[in-house]
Amino acid sequence: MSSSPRFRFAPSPTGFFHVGGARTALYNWALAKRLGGTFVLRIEDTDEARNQPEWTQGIIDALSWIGIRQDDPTFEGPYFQSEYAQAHIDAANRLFEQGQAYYCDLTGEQVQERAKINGKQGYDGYSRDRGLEAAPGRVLRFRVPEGQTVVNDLVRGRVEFANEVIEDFVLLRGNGSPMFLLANVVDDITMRISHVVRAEEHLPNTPKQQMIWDALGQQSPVWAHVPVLVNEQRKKLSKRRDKVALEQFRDEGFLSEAMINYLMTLGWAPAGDVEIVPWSTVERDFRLEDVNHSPAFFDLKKLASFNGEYIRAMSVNEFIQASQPFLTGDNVPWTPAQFDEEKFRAMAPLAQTRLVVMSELPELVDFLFLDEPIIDEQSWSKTFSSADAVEMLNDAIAAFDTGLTWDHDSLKLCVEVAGLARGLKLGKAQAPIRVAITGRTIGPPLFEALELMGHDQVMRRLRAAVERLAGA
RNA sequence: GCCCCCAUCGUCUAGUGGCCUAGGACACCACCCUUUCAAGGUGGCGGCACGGGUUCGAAUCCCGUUGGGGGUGCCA
Repeated sequence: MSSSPRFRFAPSPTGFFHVGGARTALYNWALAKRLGGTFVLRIEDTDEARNQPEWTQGIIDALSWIGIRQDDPTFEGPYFQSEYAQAHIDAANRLFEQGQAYYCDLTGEQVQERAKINGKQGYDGYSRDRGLEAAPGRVLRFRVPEGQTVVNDLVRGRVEFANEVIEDFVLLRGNGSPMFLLANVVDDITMRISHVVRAEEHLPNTPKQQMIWDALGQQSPVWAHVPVLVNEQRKKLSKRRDKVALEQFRDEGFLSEAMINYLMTLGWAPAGDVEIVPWSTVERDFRLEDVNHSPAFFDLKKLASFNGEYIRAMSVNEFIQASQPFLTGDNVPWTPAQFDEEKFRAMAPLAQTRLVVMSELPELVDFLFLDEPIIDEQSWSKTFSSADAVEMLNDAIAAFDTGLTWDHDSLKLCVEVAGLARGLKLGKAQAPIRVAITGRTIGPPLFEALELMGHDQVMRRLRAAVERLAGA
């Protein structure tokens, strides 16, 4: 009886992995790990019209990205709901034979009409005692008993539902296929699930499912309904309006550790005053009893902040490693031949503190690899609107060509002196050089970049800028 | 409409009757540092929805109000 707990995550494959689903999965995973239990993945693929086989791989990949790995002994599955259809139907037949379910030949429209006449919402139990047998077009409905159903929920406590407000819900469709409510319970029984941890939107389903567990002679599992994630309008996160695809966050350069950590702090907080904590802490301390009861806003800004923290927390080598996927491909303005690994490694620590997401990396370092910098017109016109700025370029060309030691300190001193001669502080004096070299007003530290690029390339760019100015 | 859930700074939260003059984080603002931008440092802004109880004492317990959310399918 007191065997190890079995949790489950039961997504339906609908195209991409929702961040809300990710959090639910993480909650289940943390618990399964800490309690020495099992995390069962069940793909609820019964809505055939909407399902695609490749989505399943997407779910497995997404789970793996957030640390829920198939090769971990805690992981079990995936199971496919569609393969258990017979068990669902057997269970339905059993309920029918036990008198706990009955067939009804009313169409959806007819049900609505009757509801209108009755002045009451929902199905009115019309066929309860008509003794109908199974036939095409007839749905099987659960016979909701009198009384009340009490759901004991680990996060919400005791929740009571009066059975009279629960209609005799459908178990089997007119075509004989099982509905979610039934299939879900039967699978949980089959897979010996002991803990159902899912989003709050399922709470109203729970009394119905608990009645099915009871009717099937099973002891219902431990329920836990965690609050939903909402957008700034405080509505449930929706695929249509909101950015919710885990894959998209991954591709934009959010670190999985940051995402995992952030997701865990939505509705729960680690002990003490720090919220950036390693997974080991989460696994050790996470408890459903401590989960908040209110919906949580999925705040992109805070996620970004977590991501920045995680990026900066990496060693330089780890950062270089993590950079690799963002240094090649279509999103990068340079060709593979132009890329210079050595220069990148030298620039990496300077780039590291300047990133919120990894995908911002190319624009920070592209000038190092391209023949010509990508000129941002606004930066250019703003910077070179003053005569001083133009002259600074000539000053720099002259000064850099005097055979000075080509390191960042000397270069800095050199520009400082030239600026002083024009009454410009270093901040002002370096601006035109920066734009001429990098094409932008903002970027990594300039003199370090100049040192890296070397005398010849720097001179070329400065002269090109002067020419461009003359032409304009 | 009906059912259910919820209610601490703008946001995420700590807080389980006295430690609360309510703590932290994000965001925002100011200052410092500074080679632009970041990062970092220091400081600031800002909250217990409201009304009744219970209690010597309430953010914490009870009731109501208001406000949010979820559900109400032959979707999952």
